[in-house]
Amino acid sequence: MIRLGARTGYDIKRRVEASTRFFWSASPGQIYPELRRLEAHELVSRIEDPRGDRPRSVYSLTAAGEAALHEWLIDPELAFELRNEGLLKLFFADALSDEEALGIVRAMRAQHEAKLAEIRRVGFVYNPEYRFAYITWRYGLGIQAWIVQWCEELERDLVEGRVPFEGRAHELAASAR
Amino acid sequence: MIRLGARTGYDIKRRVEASTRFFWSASPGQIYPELRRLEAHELVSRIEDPRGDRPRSVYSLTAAGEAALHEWLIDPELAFELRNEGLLKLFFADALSDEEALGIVRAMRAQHEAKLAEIRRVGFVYNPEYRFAYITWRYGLGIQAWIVQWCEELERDLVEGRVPFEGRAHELAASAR
DNA sequence: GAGGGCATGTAAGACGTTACATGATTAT
DNA sequence: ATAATCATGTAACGTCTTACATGCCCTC
Repeated sequence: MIRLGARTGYDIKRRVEASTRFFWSASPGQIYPELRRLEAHELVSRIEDPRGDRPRSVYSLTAAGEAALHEWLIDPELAFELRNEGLLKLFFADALSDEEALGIVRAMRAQHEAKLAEIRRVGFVYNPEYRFAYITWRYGLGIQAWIVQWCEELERDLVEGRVPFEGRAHELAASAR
Repeated sequence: MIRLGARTGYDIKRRVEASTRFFWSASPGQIYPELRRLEAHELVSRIEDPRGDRPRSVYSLTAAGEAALHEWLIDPELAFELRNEGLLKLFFADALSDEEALGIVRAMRAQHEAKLAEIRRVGFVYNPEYRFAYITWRYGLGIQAWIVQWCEELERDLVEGRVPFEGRAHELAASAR
């Protein structure tokens, strides 16, 4: 984020809120101490620029920091973690009545519709300088929409008493992309 | 998991590995202490059933535990957390050469192809008693396949020098479901 | 009867979040 | 002038993972 122009911890926080938070969030309690650690390793440099009595630190990337960023970016190791409580509840929904189970699916759909609306709201102006930020934004739209449609389809099957997903092959869908 | 027949901590661990881990994982260091906490709250009961010198605890749900499970299942609050390092790197990929950026997308695709293969491997036999476990398994197949296809499309656009996703509307795709 | 994998945990510590404190700046 | 919001952090706590310890059981 510093490389993209963020100068302070708060600045980083705001940019995260408007972009990566949908797939990688960060809280103030993470950001500020991490900046100090990066400084200790000389990957960023810090300049004090207080506002009145209030201390304030402005950061910039060092050459070593730029190199470390590049190393990280080209490292093919990719962490992936997911905690989806909706799916977890759905997994155990055989213990519920049909109506209660349907309630879980509806709650899931509402959640992902809200995410979709949020992603649209933060929006994105296409800028050829930042193609990839736009690409990840499109990913967010696409996957949330897929999930919403999946929920809708499941709701229909449950309401109409069909065996869910029978005879369809989502996982093979070459669909109109 | 106890309600579905798991009797020991290890048993829970094995079942998680074969099912919910794709959207909600759990490590031994979580499972064992949590069982003790549940016992302290009288939501499960514990019977000691050692194997030789080795202590061993067998658990079952109490009536209060069953009620608490039901309460949780019908509560519409659904936690959702995601950490996707591939997307995070892609977000910053404007700092890379075209070839390096493409490397990220390929690594992402490989990761999700591996997940897809794993989900297929653990497999699932449809059982009308456990419809919803099957439904979440189908979700896993479907979403991983969507991601793989998204990566493939992005790779094509990048290789052929097109503006990614131009003129297409994933997020609206009514596609062949 | 020895080796390897299965089973049952524990300890330590990394990681992240929530809640709070407080000063500066802006709006009314 | 006062209130609201922006900005800059810190402290405390909860959660989760990794690594380890160790005994049992099965196979050869």
